[in-house]
Amino acid sequence: MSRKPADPILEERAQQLLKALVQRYIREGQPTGSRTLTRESGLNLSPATVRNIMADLEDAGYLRSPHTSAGRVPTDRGYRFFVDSLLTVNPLREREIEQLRIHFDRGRNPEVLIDSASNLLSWLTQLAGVVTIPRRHMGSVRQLGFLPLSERRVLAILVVNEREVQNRVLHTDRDYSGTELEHISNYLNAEFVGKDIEQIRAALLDAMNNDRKEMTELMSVAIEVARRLFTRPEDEDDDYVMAGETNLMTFAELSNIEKLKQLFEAFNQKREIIHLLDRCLTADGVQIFIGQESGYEVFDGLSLVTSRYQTDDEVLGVLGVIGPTRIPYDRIIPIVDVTAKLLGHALNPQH
Amino acid sequence: MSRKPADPILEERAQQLLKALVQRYIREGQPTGSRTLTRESGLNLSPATVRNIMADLEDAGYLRSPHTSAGRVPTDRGYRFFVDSLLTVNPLREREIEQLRIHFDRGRNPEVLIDSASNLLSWLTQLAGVVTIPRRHMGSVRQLGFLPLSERRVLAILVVNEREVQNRVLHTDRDYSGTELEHISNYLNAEFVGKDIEQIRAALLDAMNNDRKEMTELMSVAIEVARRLFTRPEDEDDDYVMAGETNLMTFAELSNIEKLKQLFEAFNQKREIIHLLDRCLTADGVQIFIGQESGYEVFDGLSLVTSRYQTDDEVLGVLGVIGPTRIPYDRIIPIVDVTAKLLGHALNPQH
DNA sequence: ATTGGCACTCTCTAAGCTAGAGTGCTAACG
DNA sequence: CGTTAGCACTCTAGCTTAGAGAGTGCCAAT
Repeated sequence: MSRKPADPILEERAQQLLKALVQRYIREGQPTGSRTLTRESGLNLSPATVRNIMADLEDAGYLRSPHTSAGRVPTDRGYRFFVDSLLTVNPLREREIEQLRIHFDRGRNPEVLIDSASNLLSWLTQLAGVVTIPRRHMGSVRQLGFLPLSERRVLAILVVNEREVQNRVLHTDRDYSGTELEHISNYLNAEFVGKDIEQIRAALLDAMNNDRKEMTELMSVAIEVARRLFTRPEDEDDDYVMAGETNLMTFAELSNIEKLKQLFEAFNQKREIIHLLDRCLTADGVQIFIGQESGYEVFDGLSLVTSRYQTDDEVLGVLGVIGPTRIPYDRIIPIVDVTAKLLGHALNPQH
Repeated sequence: MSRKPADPILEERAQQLLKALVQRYIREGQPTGSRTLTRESGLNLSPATVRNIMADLEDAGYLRSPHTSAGRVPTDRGYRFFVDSLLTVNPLREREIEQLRIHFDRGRNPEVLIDSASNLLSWLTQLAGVVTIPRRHMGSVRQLGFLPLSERRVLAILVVNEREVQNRVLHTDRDYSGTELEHISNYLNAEFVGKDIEQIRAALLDAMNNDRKEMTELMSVAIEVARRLFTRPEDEDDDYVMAGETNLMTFAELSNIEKLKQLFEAFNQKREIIHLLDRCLTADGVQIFIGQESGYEVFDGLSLVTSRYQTDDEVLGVLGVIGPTRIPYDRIIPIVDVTAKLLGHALNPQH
């Protein structure tokens, strides 16, 4: 077996050492030297040999030394390899899952459930928990209603899935009387109640492209109103709920106040975080961003462990946990996984 | 003029020195010694004399020395005296107020205005801005509506003051059909639209105490529903909007991470902050809490400058600024004052 | 009452030193 | 030829020392 220093495929021994080092660093938070690692790894090697291998791992970018005589710590790449190839997660026991399930009473409305999930994540992990607020594409419309507010402003009320109520103020091009609105609402209710939002969008598109000859005045007005109601306004950005941000303050990695400030400003700004979370929507299962992998500078030294949550029919959003790169992934991953499943299940529309 | 060391009434000279010291400390953030103060105060005294007076001020609790040879800094009490008796505020010029007014377009809805106010406060002062969300006692009801959601759950919609829409899910003791709800809503609309919430509450109380003989079944059901709609649910706590918390991170006073964490947790918890802000509802004009005066430990080293904001008819809430005790009160006070007035004005119901 | 003088106290900074930890290299070993 | 012991070297963290600077409190003189 010839050794190839720059080869991405690591020797068995090197992997074992990397694993031991990452595990120890996650536990202790301090650089590890060759002597300690020899003891820790279980391998029957001398410190000198371990030193050679560690030097190789450093060359390959998996480790680095804070300074000459401080032992070594994992790089982002080191964590990545650890997470991808060396990590064994213990799934939660049924009993523990049962404990969590208590917090997701299907009767509650979505906002409360999402809050719960976020708090739960932060509480279980002692890190920052984050849950995106779902923007539904599906969901069955139960009722539509309109109330005139003042000249040219109409309040539209949309009830989806029994528990979700959406208000939107529509600015109209002309006044609509109460009876007129009632007609419109009757028409739209007759047409759309019981259908999915997605279906409705399609139907609307269809109606608008169709020959308008066969429409009554009422219909075409109603369809125009509905179109505006079902178009997500551009300024309404996605949003998320976060809990336990302050947990991050205790980590030595963030003792730098300036860095901490930037992070919290990013949390408030929401833009970058949303964008990052959105990227997790595409893939199933637990996803992990380590350090600068995400491309955002504020995430230097931080990891994000996420999972989508979804009903039987539809992907709703993303939830996860933000903490320093030095977190016990084996414990965090199943927590995020299970929380996502429980939340998704609790948000399933009821029969 | 005999000197009485423990007398709360300070000599003219002592006051002048205290003023100079506080001003300098607010500007520089560093303890001031007798020599510097002699120069700064404009008084024609020797450092030795100033030292004597400073010792008196320390005995009286207005100043303290961080350590033997570090000069002196104001205590909370020192700030208090400064703010109450020594401070001269320069009201904003009309031009500056005009600049601020731009941010309070009366057309916008309350949430947006409150957000603006909070951001504006934080931006102008480079501190944390906070605005409580008004819970109206008054406000004219424009429309009531009901939608059945599922068995025993009814969505009530209440439109107040053109722009404010409140949803509430009422859990009822039995099912109500759509027509039944329509009747109830018709009755309540006829009865209440155009009236103040306060008036309605009174009317409801009256109706319930009255002899029920003369009521139809419909009326008494409607009144019961209305009662529940107009009773603020207990779990719905007061709330506030905060902006620029992260500004506080830059202050040396909060370089202690543990303290910072506690503060941010208090912000998230909201309970203590709300309670403190509520206390400001009682008095008119700008109010100031300095350091531990508020009674909350997290406010050690911090000041709160607040003012109520109100429409012509009604006190709506409180807004203000949180920062270290060492803030330029002369600048902050008029900013808070004017912002409160502008916000109150913008929230006035439109004829 | 005010002031100059003075001894004293305390902090802050820099410099120097040591112990400890860990490395990389080399030469010897099996 | 991979592995290992030995060793010189490097770097940090913590401790001590020393001096400068700032400011005080007190006392005696004005």
